[in-house]
Amino acid sequence: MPKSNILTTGQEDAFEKACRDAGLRLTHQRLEIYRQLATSTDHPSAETLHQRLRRDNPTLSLDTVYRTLAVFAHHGIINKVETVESQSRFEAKRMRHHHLICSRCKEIIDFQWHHIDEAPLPEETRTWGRIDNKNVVIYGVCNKCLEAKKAS
Amino acid sequence: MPKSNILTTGQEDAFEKACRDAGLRLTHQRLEIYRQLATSTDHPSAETLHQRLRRDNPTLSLDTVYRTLAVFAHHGIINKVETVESQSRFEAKRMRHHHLICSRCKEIIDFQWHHIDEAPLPEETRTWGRIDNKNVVIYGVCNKCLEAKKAS
DNA sequence: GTGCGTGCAAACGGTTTGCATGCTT
DNA sequence: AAGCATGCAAACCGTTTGCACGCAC
Repeated sequence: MPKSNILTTGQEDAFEKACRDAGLRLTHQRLEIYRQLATSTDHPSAETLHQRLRRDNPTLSLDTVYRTLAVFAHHGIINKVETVESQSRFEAKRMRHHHLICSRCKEIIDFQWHHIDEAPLPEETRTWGRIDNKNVVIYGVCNKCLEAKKAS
Repeated sequence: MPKSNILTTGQEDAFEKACRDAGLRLTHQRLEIYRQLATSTDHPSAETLHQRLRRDNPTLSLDTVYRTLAVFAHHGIINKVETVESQSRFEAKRMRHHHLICSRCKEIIDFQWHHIDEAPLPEETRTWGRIDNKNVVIYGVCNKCLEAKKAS
């Protein structure tokens, strides 16, 4: 888990290109928000993101975070994550992956499952329409929370 | 797709037993809400459910629907569905299945994928904690919406 | 009769929006 | 210079909660 929110030059260039292609102005706020999200592994909510960003960008407002995330998601630069909770959670686009979600602490972590990525979809889904993406969501309780529960 | 919201005796008995086991009183409202949800194939939101129920139960309040759905979900009688939208969607517990969601009309439909149900989970998920359930969520645009878009 | 469940209305919390100003292009 | 992006504050909307009454047990 990287502590610093520093992107490689390649990632940064790719982001700038994505903005240009989408006709988005490259503002300081957008870059910071993207950086923070791209270096977060925990799929933060808008509010969490805002709190983290505030440390270095004290004037950044929460609604800019919301607006920016909506714009990024609309242009496919980031993803909103499927969840059962009321707060939306976000992630920067990255390698194909799936999610493990802890019902207790709400932590979301990624995992790979190539077997599923390559498995042919069942017939009934293929006649349904256009498929954009396919994700496995696993709910459960993580080890940390199982321990915590045992203790209490 | 059943048009009437009539449960078989077996389903109704199972529901009553589930309530008794959970220590829930069997009220008219709860039965109606469960019936409506169990005979809906479209994973309605609380509000949609309320509108449908109002036709036959004009005094039923929206907050009772919310409270009832929360209680049912808490006791595992129904499920909240993983979604990217802000409104929660619900379904009665039924056979193992997965979801196709149309990003345009928000319709959610079930599909079976035994191949995934039986596939062993990747190692990293097995060491993560306790797994309660595993769902595939597919996003895309359904045929009806593709047609509608073409027309416009 | 006891106390859980309901209806009502008001509060809540996450998210969105209108407007004036600022900054990218 | 032109107009998209931001910050602020107020509105919004789905959901939750406090309270008094009613109904299942």
